Amino acid sequence: MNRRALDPGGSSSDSDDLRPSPLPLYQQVKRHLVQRVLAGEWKPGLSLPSEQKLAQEYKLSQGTVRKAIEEMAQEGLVSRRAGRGTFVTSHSGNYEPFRFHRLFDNEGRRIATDAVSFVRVEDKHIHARAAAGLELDHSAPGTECVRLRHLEDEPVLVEQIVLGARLTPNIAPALERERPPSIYQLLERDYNLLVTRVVERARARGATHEEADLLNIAEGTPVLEVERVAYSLGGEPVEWRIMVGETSKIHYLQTSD
Amino acid sequence: MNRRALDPGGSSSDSDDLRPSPLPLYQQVKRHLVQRVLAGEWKPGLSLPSEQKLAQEYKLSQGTVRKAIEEMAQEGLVSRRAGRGTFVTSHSGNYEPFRFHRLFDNEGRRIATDAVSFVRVEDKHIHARAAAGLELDHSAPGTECVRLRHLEDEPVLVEQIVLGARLTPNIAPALERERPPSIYQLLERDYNLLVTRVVERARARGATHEEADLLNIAEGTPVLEVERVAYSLGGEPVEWRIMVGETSKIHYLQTSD
DNA sequence: CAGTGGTCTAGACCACATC
DNA sequence: ATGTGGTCTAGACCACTGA
Repeated sequence: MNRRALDPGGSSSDSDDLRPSPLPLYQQVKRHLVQRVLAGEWKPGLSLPSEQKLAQEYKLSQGTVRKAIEEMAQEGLVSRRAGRGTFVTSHSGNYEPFRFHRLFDNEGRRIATDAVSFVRVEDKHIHARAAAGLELDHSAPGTECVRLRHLEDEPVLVEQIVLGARLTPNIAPALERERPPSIYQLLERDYNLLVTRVVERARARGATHEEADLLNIAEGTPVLEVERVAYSLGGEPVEWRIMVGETSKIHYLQTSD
Repeated sequence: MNRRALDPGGSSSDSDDLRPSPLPLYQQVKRHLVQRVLAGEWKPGLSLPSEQKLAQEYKLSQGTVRKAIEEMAQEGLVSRRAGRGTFVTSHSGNYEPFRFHRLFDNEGRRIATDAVSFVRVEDKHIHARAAAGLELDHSAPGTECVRLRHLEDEPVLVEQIVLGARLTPNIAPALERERPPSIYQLLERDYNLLVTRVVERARARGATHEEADLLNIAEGTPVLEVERVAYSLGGEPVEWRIMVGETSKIHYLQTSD
């Protein structure tokens, strides 16, 4: 194991592998490739070098590089197609743009494709709950966005989205101007942040006055509240959001594996 | 004793490949191994033959068998430990007994370990909603069980569990007698049914009179309702359940990948 | 100690996509 | 025709487990 062309050279300092079990080569390759994707060396939607090329570059066998890329593909970071190549996952492309949306109507359609209307976008201090999710100091600067999703012209879901200014500075104008149905496309295009993992917590409670007003229901009506933290490829929390809806027409769907 | 129960057609013998792309060998091996596990050839908690043995048996290379087993492990069907072997996943053993429970208290503990009290167990016709989930005819025979989970001596979750009599005949006595915290252990031990996949739908609504009574809350209080269908290794729906709880102390947690 | 899974290599042939 | 990923082989060495 002397090849060791692997060294990010940047932030990390793992040139002293004296641990009894150093990270397997394919894991080192994977970590290195992830960093290169993160750094923007290969843009979303475009292809990585072939296994052969990478194997030559790292001076490893093709099988080792293959295993690294296979894990990346399994995590949804890249997608592979025989005869074509390996492509960086893109929310902008047609590759599963709304894969994190688990709210469906009763006919099994995703609540994401229909009309979305923006209620407000404003820069403000992050409230305590979002700050906790984003692992930020209380009242750090950020942007808050409230919007509404519809189903057959009826409002069914209120979303409050909070983004920290550190990772996504000055995002409000783009949100106001473009009102994109997928925030994650924007994060990818403008900030090179690829959301690869989300954690969601669901609760039931009564609708607040504002929610009742927006959803056209009575205050106190039982609603489902889904709180989400979205993490970037690097593992940093980049977005906090809360989704609230009355569940006679929609539900939250989860399938194991 | 089976040599080449699979059918790849060899390298140069009569290659009557009708299909343009026959299933890869490792997929055939996987399917065959899954069947053998299903048939009870290796009991849950005990080990499969080693990769070497299986490779010899199937007359394939170790790498091919390895790939089959790796996929089985990824699906949670077996678990592998270096130096020990490959073991059939067991709910009875200590291998992730409550891995499908996604309800947690606010300190991150699973709502499954504390006391469970049974309200009633009875054989009866399956109600329409459960029948739909279990893919059974309306009012097919079955067993219904209502129980209560506690958190620090307070009731926090009502569960109604419905099982069809076709797959799990005469299960009521065992439920009454043992009142097991994990139904899936019982299904595995007494019916050779291994639950490997669940689909859950969450909604918010007001508590019914009975639920309010059991949970010690007011009727109409917003509660989270999680409806679950559990599928066996063979893909058949074996259990329908609904879990209802007030969510000031608990929540539903979901992590992508 | 012998046996297990985990890693790694260096080849081979294939189906497929693109030019 | 060329290059891609997908499959498959037949070895090798390692760390870990258990007797």
